[in-house]
Amino acid sequence: MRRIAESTVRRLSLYLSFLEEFETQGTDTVSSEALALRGRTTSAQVRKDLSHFGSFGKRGLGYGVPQLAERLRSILGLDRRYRMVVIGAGKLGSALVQHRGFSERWFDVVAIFDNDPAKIGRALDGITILDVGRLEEYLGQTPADIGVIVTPADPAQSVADLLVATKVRAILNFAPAQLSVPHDVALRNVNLSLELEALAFTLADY
Amino acid sequence: MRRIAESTVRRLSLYLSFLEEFETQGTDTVSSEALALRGRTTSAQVRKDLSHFGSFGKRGLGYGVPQLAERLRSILGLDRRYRMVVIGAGKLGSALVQHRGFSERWFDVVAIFDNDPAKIGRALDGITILDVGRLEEYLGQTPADIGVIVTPADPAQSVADLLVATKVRAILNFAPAQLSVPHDVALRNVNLSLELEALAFTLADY
DNA sequence: GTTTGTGAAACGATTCACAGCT
DNA sequence: AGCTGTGAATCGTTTCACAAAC
Repeated sequence: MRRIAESTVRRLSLYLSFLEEFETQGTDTVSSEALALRGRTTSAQVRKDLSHFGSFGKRGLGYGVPQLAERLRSILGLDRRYRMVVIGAGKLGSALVQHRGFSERWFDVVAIFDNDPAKIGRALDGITILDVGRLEEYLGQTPADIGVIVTPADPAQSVADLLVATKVRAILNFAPAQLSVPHDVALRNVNLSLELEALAFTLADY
Repeated sequence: MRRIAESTVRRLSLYLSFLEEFETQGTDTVSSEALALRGRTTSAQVRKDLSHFGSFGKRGLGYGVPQLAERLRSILGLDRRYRMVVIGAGKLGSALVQHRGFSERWFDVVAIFDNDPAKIGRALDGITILDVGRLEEYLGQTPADIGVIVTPADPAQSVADLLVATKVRAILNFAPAQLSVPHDVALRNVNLSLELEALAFTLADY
């Protein structure tokens, strides 16, 4: 199907979370206007976002809450579970593994790797930390869908190469490095310094 | 000055980090093409980004590395230090405080707050965790520039309100909540579930 | 009467291409 | 000759506005 904008996908995820709120409140129908209000956007935006995937509403009435939620889960690929490996068991890596909302719902952390002998063999959230030297061997036997890189910048590219070689198809990168991956591997970067610098820019208001 | 796109600011931050690399390598001049190559963009993009703020290059030659770095620091507001308060001393909050690249360079964590009596009074990276009930009092006496919200979703809005009331002008929100803040307060959201769901979408390739 | 779904219009960002300096 | 700075062209996203469905 035709390419869907990044921004659209983010909004769809938000709509799903709003629908799940509405669902627990027992609301059974929402209008695009109601969803828009909840997400600080416009009803036209909501309708356009959904229209890329089909017609899920009833004119004059709105959308069935559980039905639309189900559709969005299907669209977002959240009708299955994903196997994640985390590389880097430092402070941030450990926090992510233990963070609810990360290793829950549709995403399972199946393995954690580090290169620090002091960490290898310890457990994090019930998962034993393995030697990163065994990453290739491990993923060769039990493939994963998503790799999460939480190493320093320096080894990040070689970790990414390793992940790509072992058929990981999506990478979430927390290392402050510009990773190079094949075009068929999805890559998302979370760069904390960049977020702060963007805030500094608006504070400075050049 | 006229509004600068989000994406432009992000690239400027990246250019700065590349320039600092070039600087340590002793390179004294770069072309827009060289910067573009390093950042996986185009030379026209680099020049357009910079052109919003002035003309910093020499035709036929390129840009002076230290000079352009200095300009970018000034543009991004990185010619001063920023005082940050972190609200939430859970796993993620603690990891952020101790994360290099977060509390370094131009950003200082000056205080950490939590509502858990077991955490209050303990120190994190040399900073004593304070009772969030004293946040208003604290910020009234010693204002901060940036508030970092690392609480669960539920209390996030009331924490944001408190920060806004005490003249914090920028908020970095890690809680999975749609915060409402006045238009003159800068808000950036980092939502880990959303990042994973965006990856799931590309894996599913609806 | 209400609200969806969608072409058309408006807006914004990126890329092109070249005149103007060095 | 080489590279910047920038108007013009292109491309993509958001908003508008209304016909169609209920």
